[in-house]
Amino acid sequence: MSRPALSRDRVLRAAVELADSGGISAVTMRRLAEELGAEAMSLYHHVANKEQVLDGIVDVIGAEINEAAARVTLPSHGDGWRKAARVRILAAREVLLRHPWAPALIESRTNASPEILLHMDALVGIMRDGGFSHDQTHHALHALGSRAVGFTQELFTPGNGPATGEPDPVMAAMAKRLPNLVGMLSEIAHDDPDSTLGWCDDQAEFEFGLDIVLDGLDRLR
Amino acid sequence: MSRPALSRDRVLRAAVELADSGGISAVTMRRLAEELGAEAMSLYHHVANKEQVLDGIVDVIGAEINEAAARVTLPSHGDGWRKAARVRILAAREVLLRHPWAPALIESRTNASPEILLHMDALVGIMRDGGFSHDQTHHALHALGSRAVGFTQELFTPGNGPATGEPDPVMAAMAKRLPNLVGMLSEIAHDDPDSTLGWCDDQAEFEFGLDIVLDGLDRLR
DNA sequence: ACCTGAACACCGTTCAAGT
DNA sequence: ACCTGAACACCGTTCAAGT
Repeated sequence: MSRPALSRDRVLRAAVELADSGGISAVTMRRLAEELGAEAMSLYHHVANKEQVLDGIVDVIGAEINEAAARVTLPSHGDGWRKAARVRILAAREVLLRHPWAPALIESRTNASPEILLHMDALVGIMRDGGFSHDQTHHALHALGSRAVGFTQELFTPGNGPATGEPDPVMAAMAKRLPNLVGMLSEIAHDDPDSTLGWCDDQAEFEFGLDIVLDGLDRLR
Repeated sequence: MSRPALSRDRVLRAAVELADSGGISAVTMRRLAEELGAEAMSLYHHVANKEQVLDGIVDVIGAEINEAAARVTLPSHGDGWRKAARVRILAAREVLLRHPWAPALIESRTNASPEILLHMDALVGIMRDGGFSHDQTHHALHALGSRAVGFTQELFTPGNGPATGEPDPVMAAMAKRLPNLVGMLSEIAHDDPDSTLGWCDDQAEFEFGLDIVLDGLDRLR
């Protein structure tokens, strides 16, 4: 009957599962405890507070990223840097696609996650191997921004969100005042009526943006 | 004695002020009401719920962006597109620098803000004037991502956060396992010991990353 | 040492009642 | 029509008490 003892690790793993199934807002101390067959107050013996749970979740995801990246490591010397950086970043992205709540959480945290720092360190190593100076590498990290971790926050690029087939209601109401946007969207929908809402392929778009930045950086090398 | 009547507009303006002075977490229905000399429940006569308050705040910021951009509009035909897009985006950025909580909020909203859509529409107009196809413009918006609205979420690029002069404690503890990152940071600190923590100039970095993307796009035109 | 129940100080929101 | 007080169903967290 007695469930396995609580531990920081079990708490964090349960928190990730909870977020996966109910979004980040489902992660409350009370529900987390319930999931673990304990009382909310028991969690505080393994975790200082909720902030630390959220930091811990990010680190769990970071570890998943580093594991995934380790399986696709490529030689990074000279020209190889570009491909090596690209596959590492795309490996991170695949992890995030399994945890769609993670990008927003990662960005909202102000504490550094050790695992994500390891990911960044690996990326810096790749760029150094490629021949970038420390200064160029520093600029490069800023230019990549969150893309270095495999995502771009999509704002509400119109057409985003659940692919209901319905046009965004806010956009529809404003169509008259958004001639350029509406023109663009209607043409794209026309060109490719079968893709999601006829307009967005996130993976292709991510890679397009990533390649623009990587190419720009390669040119500076 | 009787304060001016409540209104959706006054509620939203007070919410922005509250966020400016105490961060987004200071925006609660109860405190918002207090700020307005009313009871929390009175707000619900002017706003459906808190979600709508948050959407409204984003729209207020969006309106500020469009006002700022209107003051720096440039001709956008042909080669002019690049400069026109650049100044509009940097105008947006200046607004966001006055509301440091806004980027995270903008990214977290799933509803489109009419004012931000107007900003995007203007940007699409500029790119169309510059000679981009609808398809290219669509790709360009994705490549720009949040940069189109004047910000890049900075993750915890180490060295971020309050410029205490102290190195990040998490990084310090892991120095041995982060040889590349530590090497990069120490050299940058050495090169330019007087800037913030000797390492980050957000504005310069933003413009560097923006120019990389704009150049990449210009090359496709 | 680990876990717990009751309690506290907050939330957003509903509802019935006031003017 | 606009505003309100009391109440409800949640939060995170403290504290004293149990084993």
